[in-house]
Amino acid sequence: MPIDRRPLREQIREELLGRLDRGDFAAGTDINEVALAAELGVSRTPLREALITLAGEGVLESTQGRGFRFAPVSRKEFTELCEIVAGLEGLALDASDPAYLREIAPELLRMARDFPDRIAEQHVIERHDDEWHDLLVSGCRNERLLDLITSVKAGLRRYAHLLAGDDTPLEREAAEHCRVAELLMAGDLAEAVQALRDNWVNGMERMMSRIPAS
Amino acid sequence: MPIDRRPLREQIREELLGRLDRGDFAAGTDINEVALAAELGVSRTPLREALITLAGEGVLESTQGRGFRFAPVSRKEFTELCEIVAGLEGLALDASDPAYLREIAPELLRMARDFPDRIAEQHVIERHDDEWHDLLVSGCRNERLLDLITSVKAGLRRYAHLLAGDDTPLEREAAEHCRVAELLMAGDLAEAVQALRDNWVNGMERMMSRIPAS
DNA sequence: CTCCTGTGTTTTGTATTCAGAATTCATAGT
DNA sequence: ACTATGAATTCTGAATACAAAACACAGGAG
Repeated sequence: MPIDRRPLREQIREELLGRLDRGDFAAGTDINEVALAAELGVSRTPLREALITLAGEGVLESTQGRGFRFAPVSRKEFTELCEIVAGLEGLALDASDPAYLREIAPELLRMARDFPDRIAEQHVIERHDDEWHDLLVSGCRNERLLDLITSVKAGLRRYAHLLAGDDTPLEREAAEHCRVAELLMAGDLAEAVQALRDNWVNGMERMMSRIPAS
Repeated sequence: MPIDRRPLREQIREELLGRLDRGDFAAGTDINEVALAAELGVSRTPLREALITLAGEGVLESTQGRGFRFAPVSRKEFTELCEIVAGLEGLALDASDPAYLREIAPELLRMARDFPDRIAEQHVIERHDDEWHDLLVSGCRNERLLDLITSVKAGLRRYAHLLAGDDTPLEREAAEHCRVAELLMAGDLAEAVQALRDNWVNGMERMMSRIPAS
């Protein structure tokens, strides 16, 4: 197999995003570059490069002379991000081949029905949810749009761990996914896009109470 | 006045984007970091930081060991970017206060009618067009969305100079802007969004012939 | 006691250096 | 003549070094 030869900055970026998923970092706290670099076993240079990319994705903020910090979470920002992703995924569906959508619809339906039990680990549920959405937009021929969706979703990762230990109404989420899949199977793209948007809005509202008021 | 104290990487980024507007760089060519750093009078470190952000915005590409190069232009990518911006600006309008939109509509109309003469310099026209779109979405309360639009539009700058010395049918562009403004004044948001999207699609097609076939 | 100021420390922003990968060019072998 | 091999060169990726800005704290003036 070809060995992993990605630039260090990318590996660092992923490591940081992973830690963010696990809630290792408190939002709003400053980053000490030397300390973090030492902890990761790299020098400041590729670390800073990773931090700059993450800042570009909105995961971090930076101020002149004061370095980087994890962007504080807020209901406003969460709402904004969800609106954006909902819109982008809608666009992605619009830019997809209808025939392909009908083709994958059964699989989407199956996945939605097999939604992991509420007993499952939080990250299992998230993984499953991600896979569903990834499959949903996989037919989009606008590659830049797909990249953009990935990038914006990175900004949402900061909110993922806030769900930990929750028994959110998963049935509802599953039901909404089913509805999207069924509409796609029926070939009603416009309605499917609408249902998808509803799914995001509902998920957003379910989450909202867990975000500390800014 | 408070003097400009932005990080060097941002200034470099803007300088590079400016040069891109002027068509100083041939698309697809590799960047020599030492040469470019020397030319800009900075060291490689902040230059690389700027290059990394630009790569994140899709303006540049990078490959391990081979550094950065200006992403080649292609009709496919141009189409994709236009679709995305059109969608995003539509979202921005949806997320705007209808009252505010009605309020700025007259100004939008005035600007559209005062569209610079075809004699005007290319960059004057572009500036004017940018201002019109900026005002259009200025009422959007989703700040992240506005940032995202700016970022995606940066990727479109690589295509701007291809228009140079063209007498594209500006009247048509102006007429489309007028139509959007009029619909906003009438309070018909849905139709305005549609007209805006048409504007992007038309502008895209006008441009298409000037992009070399990949 | 409070606020200002100045000094020392920490941390970032930028420059420079070092190591290794990619490219080029020349040469030897088929 | 063409290909393959290898050394020399160029350039990137990463580490280190340096300069300056921000921060913290102590001491003194009001």
